[in-house]
Amino acid sequence: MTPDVTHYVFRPGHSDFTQTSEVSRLRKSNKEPVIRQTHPGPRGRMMAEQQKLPSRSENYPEWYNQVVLRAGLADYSPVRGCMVIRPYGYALWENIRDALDRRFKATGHVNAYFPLFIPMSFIEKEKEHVEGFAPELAVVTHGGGKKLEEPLVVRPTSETIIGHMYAKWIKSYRDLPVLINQWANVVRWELRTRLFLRTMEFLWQEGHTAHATAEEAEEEARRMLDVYEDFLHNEAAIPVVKGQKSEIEKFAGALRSYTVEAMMGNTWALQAGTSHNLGQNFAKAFNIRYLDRNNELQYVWTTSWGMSTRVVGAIVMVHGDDQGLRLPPRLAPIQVVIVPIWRKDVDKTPVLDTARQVEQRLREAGIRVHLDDREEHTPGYKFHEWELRGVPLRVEIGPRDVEQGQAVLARRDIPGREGKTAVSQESIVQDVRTMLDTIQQAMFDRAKRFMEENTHTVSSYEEFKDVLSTRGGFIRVFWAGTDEDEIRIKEETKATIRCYPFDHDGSEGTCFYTGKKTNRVAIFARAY
RNA sequence: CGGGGCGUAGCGCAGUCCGGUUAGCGCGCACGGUUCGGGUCCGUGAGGUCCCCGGUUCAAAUCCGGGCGCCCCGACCA
Repeated sequence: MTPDVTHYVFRPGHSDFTQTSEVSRLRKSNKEPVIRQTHPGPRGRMMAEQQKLPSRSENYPEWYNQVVLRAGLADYSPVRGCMVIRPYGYALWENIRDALDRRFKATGHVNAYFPLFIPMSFIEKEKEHVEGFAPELAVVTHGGGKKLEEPLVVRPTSETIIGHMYAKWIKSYRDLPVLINQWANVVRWELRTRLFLRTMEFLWQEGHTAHATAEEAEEEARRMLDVYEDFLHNEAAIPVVKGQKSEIEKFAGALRSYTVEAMMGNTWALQAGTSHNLGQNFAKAFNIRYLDRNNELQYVWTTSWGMSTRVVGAIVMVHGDDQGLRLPPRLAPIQVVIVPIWRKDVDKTPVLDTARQVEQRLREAGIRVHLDDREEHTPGYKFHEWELRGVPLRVEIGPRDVEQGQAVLARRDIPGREGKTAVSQESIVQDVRTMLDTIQQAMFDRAKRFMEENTHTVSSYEEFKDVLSTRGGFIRVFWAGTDEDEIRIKEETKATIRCYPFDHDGSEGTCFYTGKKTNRVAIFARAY
């Protein structure tokens, strides 16, 4: 629990947790049954029902939308396909950003910033690149009230403009390697959007490096993939399958693309991060050359790698349950919420005093804590609200606890009574710290088990289709098919090759589709 | 761009077929009280260009014509 991560301050009364227009908009359009009061009854129950999330099993996409909106992570913008990242969601992103940034710095990278606008002609310089991105470009044709001589594209990614600058900066082998990262927004004109997972504008980091040799570039691409894996495992508690993208799925303009694939709660795959060995494609397109030790001109070898706000969606879908969001302690904007409980007025002061003391001690210990001392809501209400928002640990302090010098810890990852333990106020700082670590680990273990349980092997296409439609998940198979085979499978089953996993031991088997002998293994899945 | 649906208070809806008091209900919001160990309860109150434009009519949320916007499903994708 590093103290330099963002602490989100929740302010009651601020409209940060009001019902958003989009919650209902989605309800409406999805024909969610709307619970209406048809008879006079206890309002508490009505409220409970009205505010209940759709369960994941009954409607996964709707569950996802509601969690994102109601947990206060994001809201829709007036522009179709865009979203507003709200303070709670942004605090989560800041923690993600910082955890990644630390790792980039530790591996020798520096940050810089390149412009949003890119000359149209730049995009056109690399053949595959332009083919890949042309359909999703936002193009600026007018500025200052006049038509531009050359249209500017809003960056969908920055290989081209960075390539242009690298050509200018790199002259000698002494200038290499160049290891630059940038934190930026990018725009891709998407037809179908989903909060965090696919919006027209999103935030990310894009690393761009240039090297003297092919080996070094390859090493860099693989190193950064390891960084992503490390981040996802240790910060986000998300297990992944590391591997190489197929020819069909690789980045437009790359020699090879690598990926970390995570399994969402509905067993679909999601690419959580990618790293590309760009070979000399961009070096040649932008003429990035240097003089080597022998005074000979050489093209550099470049890489690029990125992780985006999409990981927020991954966190929601990997860890969330029917009560809402569940955040891994290391990234949670609020790690601990204290809910004070009192019955009689005489209890209020001692309870609140104790709660404030505990709050202060936790904060001083570097734990991101929030005391929910709002008087307009009951403890039960607060329990539900903080569970929806995914706070990993709740501390309950009531009159009985004050009397006995204790507090009750309630784990978000274990619902109900089983997740509750009473601890002494004396040892609470250490107990909370230990508990947060335990939760972090438990969340990872749970997600890992889920991914393993939902990874299947098949030996025929019939079986493949059967498993995909009945059980879903990752399907791990020997694969000797062609690009055309891959496309056909996608058309027929919607499953794509997520990657050729690195963990395959190289043994030989029979391709489930072509029947040929091969030592290549592929993981197929439905993907976001 | 094809198929389906929707536009009435911040949100969810009723009312529209069959034109007619002051356009209603729930949630949320504000205020007061009450409650608080798993979504308290009671009272009071604020809040509306009924998507827009035009037409019919003594009278339009409601009927007619035109427009706009949004959502869902399908074709591209971090």
